[in-house]
Amino acid sequence: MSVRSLCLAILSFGDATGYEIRKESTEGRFSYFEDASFGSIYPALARLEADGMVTVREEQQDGKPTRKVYSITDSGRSEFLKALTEPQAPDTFRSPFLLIALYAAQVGPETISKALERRRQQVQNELDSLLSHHGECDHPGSRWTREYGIACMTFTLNYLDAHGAELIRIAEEGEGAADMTAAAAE
Amino acid sequence: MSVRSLCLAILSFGDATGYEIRKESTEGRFSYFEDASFGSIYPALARLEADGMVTVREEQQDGKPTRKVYSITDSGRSEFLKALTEPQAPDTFRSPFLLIALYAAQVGPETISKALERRRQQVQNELDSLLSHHGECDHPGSRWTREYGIACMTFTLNYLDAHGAELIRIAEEGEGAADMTAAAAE
DNA sequence: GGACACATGTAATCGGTTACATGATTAC
DNA sequence: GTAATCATGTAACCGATTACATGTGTCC
Repeated sequence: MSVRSLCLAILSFGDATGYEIRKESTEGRFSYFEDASFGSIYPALARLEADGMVTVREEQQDGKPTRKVYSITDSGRSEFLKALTEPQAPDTFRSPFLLIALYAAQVGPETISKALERRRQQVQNELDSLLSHHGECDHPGSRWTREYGIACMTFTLNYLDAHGAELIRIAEEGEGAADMTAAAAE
Repeated sequence: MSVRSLCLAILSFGDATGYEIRKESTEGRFSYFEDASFGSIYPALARLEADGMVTVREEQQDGKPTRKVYSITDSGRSEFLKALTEPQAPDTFRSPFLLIALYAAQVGPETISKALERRRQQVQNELDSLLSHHGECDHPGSRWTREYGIACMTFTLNYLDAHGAELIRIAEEGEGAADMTAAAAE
């Protein structure tokens, strides 16, 4: 998904500023889909406005800087819905953790323990974040995706707890005896 | 992970050509980590050779084109191991499917059914691919990551089977009555 | 006094994809 | 005949990140 679609996706839930869109995309519910930085969001929003997909209004605040609040238009809604409907890209999972795990016998038990702990912490954080978001649950789509996320994260956490020790053992046995080329048989 | 590291990762399991590296990265065990195209792999391999991280030999074949087989060097091994050890980036999951699910009430039951089926198929394929790879299982890291993958895919498949109907119901109820702005409460 | 949250925006850079260019062999 | 697999490589392009630029208020 492009940053353009991401902006429309978030704006279709209600008005927002560029700053808020970035927050939603890196922390909120939308972190499943993309995480974008200011450098891509602001230009996307400007183009979206030029294309008539969103409108802007400026809001003065005392103390804080003026904010530009964006609203989605009907054209924006239909562009987004159309984008949703067309050929769905496959889901992807990219795991630096699994990469380290794959080389458990080479990197040693300390690196593995650290990697395992880091991954555990990360999953726990995502789970906590989902668990705390139970305000928006009058919206059925949000409820379903949230429950899906909770189920996956819980499963992962349990799996890591149940099989982490095994991975550490692999790392311990690999120490010194490490000879990868022997296992390289195609 | 960069394409450079991906090449080193694959080559540390044994010699390979650029063509084979791409296959591993889009289909094989390494699809968890990155999927790269020729346009990035060939230049990366050339740089790796210039930097002394890999060596090449040309192999003539009758009928098929000449292939350039790359081997990792000791420098390459240590660069890769160093890259593995340094600050681990968080795992990411990007789901076009969940994005569609989030807007279930807007897109209608047909789109949802299709998206659900497509996702199911995708997970099934990944599972089948993992299940068929049980040749390389004398290597403990591969075995662990493979089993992890199988567990996750199986869980996902079961979850989709158990809760898919619920999502379709949401889409059916959303038809016509769709009013997102009502649910936009921050 | 320093770090952090709020808030917007631009410019340089980079990593990667897509399309192009080439060509033999095998399977349907 | 035509699609797919094997096999390597370049050039144009693009989308996004990083760093920069600027400024206030609040909390520790």
